[in-house]
Amino acid sequence: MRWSTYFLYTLRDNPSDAEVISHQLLARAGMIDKVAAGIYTYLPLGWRSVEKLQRIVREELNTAGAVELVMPSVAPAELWQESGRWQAYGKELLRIKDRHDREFVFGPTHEEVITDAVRRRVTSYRQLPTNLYQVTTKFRDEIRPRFGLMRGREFIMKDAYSFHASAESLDETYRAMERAYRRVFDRCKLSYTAVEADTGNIGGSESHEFMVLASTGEDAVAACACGYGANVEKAITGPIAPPPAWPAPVPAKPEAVHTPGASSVADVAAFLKLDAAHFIKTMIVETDKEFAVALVRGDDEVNEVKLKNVLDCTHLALASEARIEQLTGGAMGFSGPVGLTGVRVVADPEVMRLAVAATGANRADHHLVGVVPGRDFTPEVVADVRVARIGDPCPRCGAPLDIKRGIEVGHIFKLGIKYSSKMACNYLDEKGLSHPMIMGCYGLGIGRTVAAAVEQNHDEHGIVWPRPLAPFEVELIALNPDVPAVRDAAEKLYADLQAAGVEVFYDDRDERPGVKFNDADLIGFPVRVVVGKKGVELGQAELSLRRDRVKVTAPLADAVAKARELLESA
RNA sequence: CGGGGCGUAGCUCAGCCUGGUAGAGCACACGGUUCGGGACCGUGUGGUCGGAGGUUCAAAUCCUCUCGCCCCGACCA
Repeated sequence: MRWSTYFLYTLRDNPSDAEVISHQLLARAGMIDKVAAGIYTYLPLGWRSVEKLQRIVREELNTAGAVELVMPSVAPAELWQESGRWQAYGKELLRIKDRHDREFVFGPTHEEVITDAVRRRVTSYRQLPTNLYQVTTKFRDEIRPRFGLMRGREFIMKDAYSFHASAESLDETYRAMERAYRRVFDRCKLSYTAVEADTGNIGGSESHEFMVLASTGEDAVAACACGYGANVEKAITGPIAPPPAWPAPVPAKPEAVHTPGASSVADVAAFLKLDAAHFIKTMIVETDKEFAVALVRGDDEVNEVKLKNVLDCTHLALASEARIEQLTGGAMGFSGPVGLTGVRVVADPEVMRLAVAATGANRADHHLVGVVPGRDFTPEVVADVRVARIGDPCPRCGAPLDIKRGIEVGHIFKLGIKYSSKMACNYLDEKGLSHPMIMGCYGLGIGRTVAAAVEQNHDEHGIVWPRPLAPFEVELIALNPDVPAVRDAAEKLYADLQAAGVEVFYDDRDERPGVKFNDADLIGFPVRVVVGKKGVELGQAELSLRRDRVKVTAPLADAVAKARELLESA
C-alpha cells in the first residue's frame, strides 16, 4: 500500500479529549476517529488491526469447536421480556421503536436471541453440546463512556454461547474456551492474567476474566505468585493480622464515650487513642428488597459486589441520612450494631474475630468502646464482605497478595439454566425427560483488546505494535522520492517486498525526512526500511526494528531477506 | 444522576475577568530556498465565536435557557 493513495492522516497534537495513552496514540496515528461520546469510526489503518485480531479469534474459536454465525443488532423487545432482562437490564439497554411503535433493543449481548434460535431447533440430548459465536457490534448505553476504545458505548465484541445436557459437558467446553482465549492473547503477545470473577447481572456459577495488566486498567485484580488470581470484587483472603492489643481492661459491658464531631474512623481512633482496626465500621445500605447493615473492620472497606451477592439483590446503595436516623435512632456517622433491631446485619468474619472493639453508639457524637462481638451483638449473617487489600494473605498459600490494575479483555461464564429455564430452551434426555439446557457464554472485546495492546506496547515516540496486530508489517520510506535513483530503488523494494508476501506500507509522500520518521514511529509498524540518497549511492538500504530502533544496513539486493529476518524477531 | 471544567479556523489553543473592526501556532494553497529526525521566507484561503433568547447604541465577552464534549464520583459486563 502506498501512503499517497491511502487514507491515513496522522495528528501532531493529542486530541483534547483523549485521556489515556491508547486513545491518544490510536487517534494520533489516524486509526480511530470519534463520532460521538463512546462511538468511533475505525479508520482504514485501525480496521486492519481489528481485522487481524478478528482473524486470530476466529481461528482459535474454530479450533475449539465453536461455529460462527451472525445475529442481528436489533432484536424485538419480546425476547428480552421473556428473559426478564427488559426490566432488569436498566438504562444501559438502548431501546428503540420502529415506525409501527413496536419496541426493539439494540443488543448489548445476545443470550436471548441465541437461546431462541437454539430452542427452535435443538430438542434432543443427541444434538448437544453446541457452541455458537459471532463477532459483531454491540451497544451499551454506558453512563459514562471513557478512555477511547476501552469503554465505548458502541463496540465490537466476540461473543459465544454454548448449550449442554450436563454440567460435565459445560465444564469441558468452558475449559476449551479458556484455552482458546489463552491462545488468542498469547498470539497477540499480550501480558495478561486469568482471574476468578464475579458473574454480575449476567448470572451463573463460575466465571473467569482475562485481564491485560496495565496501569490504566479499570479493574483491580488480586494476584499471588502461587497462581491465585481474582478480581478484587471477588477476591478472598486468608485471615488478616489482628489489631494491636486493646490498651485497657475489657469492661463487662460497652461504655458510651462522648466523641464530639468525630465520625470518621480515623478521627475517632485518634480521639480515643485506638487503632483503626479496633473499630467496627457500620454501613447502612438500601437494596431493591430491604434495608440492611454491613459490618467490616475499621481499616477495611465494604465490598459492594460481595455484599450484593450476600443480600441477593441487584441494586444496592448507601441509605439516605433520614433513613439511617430512622433505622438506628441516631445520627449518620455514629451507627453501630449494638442494639440494632429490625434490619438484617451482615458481619464480615474479621469483625467477629475482634476480641473487643469500638463502634458507633447510634447516638449523635457518641461511640461505644469495649464492644465484644457475639456478646454485645449477634449478626444474622457472617459472610466475607470486605475488600481485599494489598499485602493480605493469599487464600491458598498465605503469601502476601499483590493488587494490580487490569483491562478486562475477555470474560467467560458458566451461565447454567438462567436463560434456558426462563425461555423454555429444553431438551429431552435418553429417558424422554425434559430439562433446560445448561449454558455457557464467552465474551472477548475486540476493540478493547486492540486498545490494551497499545497500552502495553508503546514508547514516547508512539505505538510499538506486536507483529500479529500491526496494521502492516513493514514501513518502507523513500527519503528523497524526487531523486530518480532513490525512487527507482524504493519502487523495486516495494514490489519485491510485496512479491515476497510481506505486508508493506510505502511512504512515498513528498515530505521531509523528519516528518516521515516521526510518522513511522507514531504508527509503529514492526520493521522500518529506509531508502535514501546516500544509501542508494552505496547500494544500501537501512533497516530497523520499531521496538529498539537500532539501525542496520543491508545491500539493496538483500533488503527483502533482511526485512523478513527482522520480522521474525519482531 | 451529583460535583467540576470546556465549546472561538481542519487540529491545539489565546482573547472573555474589565463589552467597541475575531487572533496565534500547526495544517492547507501558491512562489522561492531547503531535504537523514516534525525546515525557512513571502503571499494567500479559511471562523453563523455550539445553539436560542435577553440586557445594551454595541455581545466571543454580561444574564437566562439549551445542546454537545471532558474529568471526578455514583453506576455497570
